[in-house]
Amino acid sequence: MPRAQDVAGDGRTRRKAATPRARNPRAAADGGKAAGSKPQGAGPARQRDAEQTRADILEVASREFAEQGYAGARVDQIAERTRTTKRMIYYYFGGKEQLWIAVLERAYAGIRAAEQDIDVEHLDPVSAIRRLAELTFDHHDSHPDFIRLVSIENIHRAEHLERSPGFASLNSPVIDLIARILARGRESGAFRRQVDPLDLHMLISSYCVFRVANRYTFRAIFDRDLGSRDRREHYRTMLGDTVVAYLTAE
Amino acid sequence: MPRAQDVAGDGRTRRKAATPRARNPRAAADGGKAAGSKPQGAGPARQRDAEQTRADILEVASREFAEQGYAGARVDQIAERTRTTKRMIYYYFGGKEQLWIAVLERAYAGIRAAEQDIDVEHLDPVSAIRRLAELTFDHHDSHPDFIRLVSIENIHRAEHLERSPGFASLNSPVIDLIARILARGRESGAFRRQVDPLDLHMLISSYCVFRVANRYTFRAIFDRDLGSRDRREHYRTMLGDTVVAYLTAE
DNA sequence: GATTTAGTGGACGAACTAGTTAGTTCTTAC
DNA sequence: GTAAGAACTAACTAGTTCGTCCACTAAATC
Repeated sequence: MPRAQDVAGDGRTRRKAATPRARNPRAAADGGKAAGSKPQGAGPARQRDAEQTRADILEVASREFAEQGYAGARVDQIAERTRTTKRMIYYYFGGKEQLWIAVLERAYAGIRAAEQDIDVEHLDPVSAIRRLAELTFDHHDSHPDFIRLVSIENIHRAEHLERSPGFASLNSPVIDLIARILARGRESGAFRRQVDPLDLHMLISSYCVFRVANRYTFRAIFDRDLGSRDRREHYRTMLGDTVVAYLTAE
Repeated sequence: MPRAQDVAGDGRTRRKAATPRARNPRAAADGGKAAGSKPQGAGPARQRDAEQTRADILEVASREFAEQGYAGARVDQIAERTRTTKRMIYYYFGGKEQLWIAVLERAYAGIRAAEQDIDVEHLDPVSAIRRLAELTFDHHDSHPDFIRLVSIENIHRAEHLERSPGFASLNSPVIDLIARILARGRESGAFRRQVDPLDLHMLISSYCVFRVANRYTFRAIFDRDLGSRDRREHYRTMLGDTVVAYLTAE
């Protein structure tokens, strides 16, 4: 029972709350995402917008889950930071667990979209694979929350991802891209090793993910900040060197 | 207020509970660790043993935290799986957070101890670094709970590790070992690249950690089990190949 | 303009959870 | 043998947390 004040029947406070509440719809909603998701020119901004409310909840929930973990995140806290109420979370998502799944799906959809934009086929195999590694590096570097969500889901042994339909089937386009680069490289004689595309993807991912995900314990133990701006370029080059060395070695 | 039964003053139940409780001290305690931590020949097994109780709690707590995460783990659950009660957790550790720190410290002490046993100095630089990578690989492979604890602590941005004194100072012996191997390799001309020992350690760790920590989401998305016995040797060799290729490449 | 339906708000409650209280029993030092 | 203190226990408490109830309003439909 928080805020005895509000419950005590304080007329002024209550009336203020009951009033249509200085509706400032988008204000708290899209913090940063800016306009774009909805055709805003079409009439006066709606007071009720299911899609917008849903998106708002997802956005806030993503931050909160990434920050606190699944068990650590609080539904009340998420609701409070939304422009709507807790009731809406249950209305749109059903519960904490389904909200978490929706957050995961959104996060993976984001990375899939980014993968679509990769264009390295015009480069020679060695440059292409290095460029691909660097793009992966950059994406992970600028999306630490995604990495955190993945880490959290791994603690839960991916039970939610596994239960959610349509994940495995949606095979990532990068794997095909890597396969094509590797084939070209072998043909040209640049890559002297027979490598499985998925294994190479794992090699690249492990490096990029570790640098972001294990940054904190690494720093606590070895006193080195893997995420420092100064060393960013160094680690990016090192990744490219490693991948190229592995593929071109005897 | 659970178990109205017990509270209702059911004489039989209560008397049974009050009885010294078929003392079977070690039974629930060291599940698997077997004998070793205490000189068992010295007199009849004690009914009270502070060190043993403490160790028992730590053992159970480690499993529970690794399984559920920090926020997800329940003090009551930990207590229940111990041969003692919840009060003892607070008696010995002070609280959930301090228990977590103790669990972390114990886990890191374990890996430090393992690092002490590494002996590869008699090998030539290339073989030595490959062997070191393989030993790291094996250790991570057989201690998934340690990896989980580290992942969890990273979600919390290592705030506990940072607060716990005497972590950074205890510089890991592997780094020195790697430094010596790299120096030898450069002298002999086998390693043509100037590499920072800590960076190489990161390269090896990232691969080993990812394979264990991200196994679940990787499987859910790409339908490949990184932890499968069949592929273990393959991934171990691949790590060695990668590290050696990186160091020996132009 | 009336009716229906999608969307919303806020308070409530049952179950849970970290931590505590008040007391008992075993061990050891003398 | 016994007193002091360490080791231990069951039951309890205060506060939290997920989820729901019910009354209500804006928008869509007729």
